[in-house]
Amino acid sequence: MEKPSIKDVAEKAGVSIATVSNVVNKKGRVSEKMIDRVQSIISEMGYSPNISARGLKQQQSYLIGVIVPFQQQDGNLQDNPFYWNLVSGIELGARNEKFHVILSGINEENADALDFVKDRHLDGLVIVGTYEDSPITQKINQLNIPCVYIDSYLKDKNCYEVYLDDEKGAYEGTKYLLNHGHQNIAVISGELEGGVTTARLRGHIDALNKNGLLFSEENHIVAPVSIEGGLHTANQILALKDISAIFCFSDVTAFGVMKGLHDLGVNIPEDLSIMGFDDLYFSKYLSPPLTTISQDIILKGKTATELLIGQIDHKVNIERKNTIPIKIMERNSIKPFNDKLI
Amino acid sequence: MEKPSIKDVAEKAGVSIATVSNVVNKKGRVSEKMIDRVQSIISEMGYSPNISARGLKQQQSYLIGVIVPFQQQDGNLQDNPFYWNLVSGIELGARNEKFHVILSGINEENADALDFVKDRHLDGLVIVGTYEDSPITQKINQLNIPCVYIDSYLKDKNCYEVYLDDEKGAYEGTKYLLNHGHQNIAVISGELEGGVTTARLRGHIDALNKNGLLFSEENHIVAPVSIEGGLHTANQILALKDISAIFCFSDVTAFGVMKGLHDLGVNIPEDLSIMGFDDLYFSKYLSPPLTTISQDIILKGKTATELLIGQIDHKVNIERKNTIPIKIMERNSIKPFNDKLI
DNA sequence: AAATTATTTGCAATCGTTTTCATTATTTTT
DNA sequence: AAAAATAATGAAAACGATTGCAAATAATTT
Repeated sequence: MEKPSIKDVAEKAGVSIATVSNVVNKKGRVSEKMIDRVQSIISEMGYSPNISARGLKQQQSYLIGVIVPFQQQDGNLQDNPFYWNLVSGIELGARNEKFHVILSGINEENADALDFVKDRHLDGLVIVGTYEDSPITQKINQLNIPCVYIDSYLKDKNCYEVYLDDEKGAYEGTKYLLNHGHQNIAVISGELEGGVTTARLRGHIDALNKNGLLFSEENHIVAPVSIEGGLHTANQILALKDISAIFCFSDVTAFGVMKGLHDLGVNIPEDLSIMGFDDLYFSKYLSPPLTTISQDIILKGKTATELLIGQIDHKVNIERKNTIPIKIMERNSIKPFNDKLI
Repeated sequence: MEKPSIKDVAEKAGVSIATVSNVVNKKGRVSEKMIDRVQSIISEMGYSPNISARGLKQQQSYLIGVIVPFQQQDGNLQDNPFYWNLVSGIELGARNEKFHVILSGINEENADALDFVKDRHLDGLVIVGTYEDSPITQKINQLNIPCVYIDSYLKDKNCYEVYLDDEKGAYEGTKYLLNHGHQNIAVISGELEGGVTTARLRGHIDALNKNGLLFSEENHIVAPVSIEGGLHTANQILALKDISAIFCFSDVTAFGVMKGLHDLGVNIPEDLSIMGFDDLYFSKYLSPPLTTISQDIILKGKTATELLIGQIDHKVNIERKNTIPIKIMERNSIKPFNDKLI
């Protein structure tokens, strides 16, 4: 039994397809009687509109695209559990508004894969973790459709963005370390090309300066944002003299650092204190449980979708830049230094 | 500048739209000269077909749905990094075949959310981790469209499935423990409702029996598949007498078990050996690195998409049941017991 | 009751493709 | 060189909705 079309419904109800369409979309003027009659036939036949046809006519799809970085390493995808929650949040937000989500992994090289956005008439895009002038950003600008960027720190004041309060997070994290007597802090960050790292570094330096201290590049290690990345810094960290604490700008890196240090016989937090950033699922189960800056990833995703759908529906007064608050998750990877207690 | 339609291309090339269509789809008979001419105008104008229009005509959407379990706990989504890779694999497989993926989280209670499958005329569905007679399965059966189930172990011999070789994995894992002298093994598994757990248990028991040993329910602990789930079994494990090894049917649980045991002062693998299952991203970075049964999650996702698209395209001779091979990742969480070496 | 107005309903064009089949152009055969 | 066979192209009809506007019907006013 084929799925009935609007024509089938119209015939059975003895009315025109225009009327059925009006009933379905609650548009135009249709009498109560007619609405009831058509409505009951619709549910009897199990009719629902063909979205391809509607999309063709209306040039809209009620579909939003989610573009996530999609890095391949030796033929395998890079595993970043962070994104799963984000996408879940986006999906949740979309579903509440009768939109659906098309997922598209993409990388810097094949920005052409974005052509599907036009072909499918996507209504909007959520883009995760790109940066100013990246090939992806450029391609997306040409598309000229509603967009919301997550964690991208673009300079364009008009584009919609949602990001964590990275600067404040790093500021508070650093302050927390300072309050626990740590004056000499190593920083492990990702590459500076992304705005996220820059913002976190700014917050860190600011906190240092406000407390009469100077940031020293010598204590700054740049490493890939991954467990391996952290792991490989262990020796460099030990070579740093006088540091009493490490501020890892991501939990995934902190995981690696802790593992590397542990294998070298360093005790945490007795020998060295560690602060993380992100509060991933496993962070509270590390040994010791990692003190870190937490963010509500689901909220981040949901907020992005709301902003996007707001744009699509031409709502006014939507904030262009949205910040998700941070919170320090105090656990056991930091111990007071030099008897200088809180 | 609007996106050009096939008509625009046809006009500029001075040919009919039928010809352009034939060129685009490599159908019908078109002369070489014509192909070149049209092709170059297509790329000059940046034409690509409108998928809604094509879908309307062909009664296809070139869209596949991915249904993943979506469990909320205290208002938050359950975090299972496992799915991210799976979805990535599915997306990758789909993209290679000009399909796109619509993501839909769903839980047992709101199976009605599946109505979008009809409305969007999805061409097929990949369903992850459901089970026989679940509300989701029932709803999906009514939909009557091509489906592929992942990790679901349905009884229906006609439905398409892809799963890990769970039974063999558990068999080999157990044999490995046995070969290392462990005769008394505790098992931590998830609930038995899902076929995955049952299959793994079967493999385990089989290996035991083949070696003249009996499975004892006393050594079997059922716990939620999560870090917490594993963590909370630590005390129960210590209460078990005479065991020398633990076989965790998932790495995420093993993570929790290791953490719980570590906090109780148990040394791994000196006091107790541990075998995991899944080989998650972090498993090789645990302390000690976890010996576990690995699966190629991306391959699993890709295979599912291939099966699905095969069905959609009415290919024949597609295997109904597909098994992804396992491999033991030998690391350092298991040590020989009783001097009975390999 | 006729004229006016308000309310319902339906006609038909349109969106951008694919696809069948007729037509025209080209080549081959006689 | 005409006839037959083959190859290349195009005209037009779908596919299933939405929508502006005309037509029909009902309600109101004169």
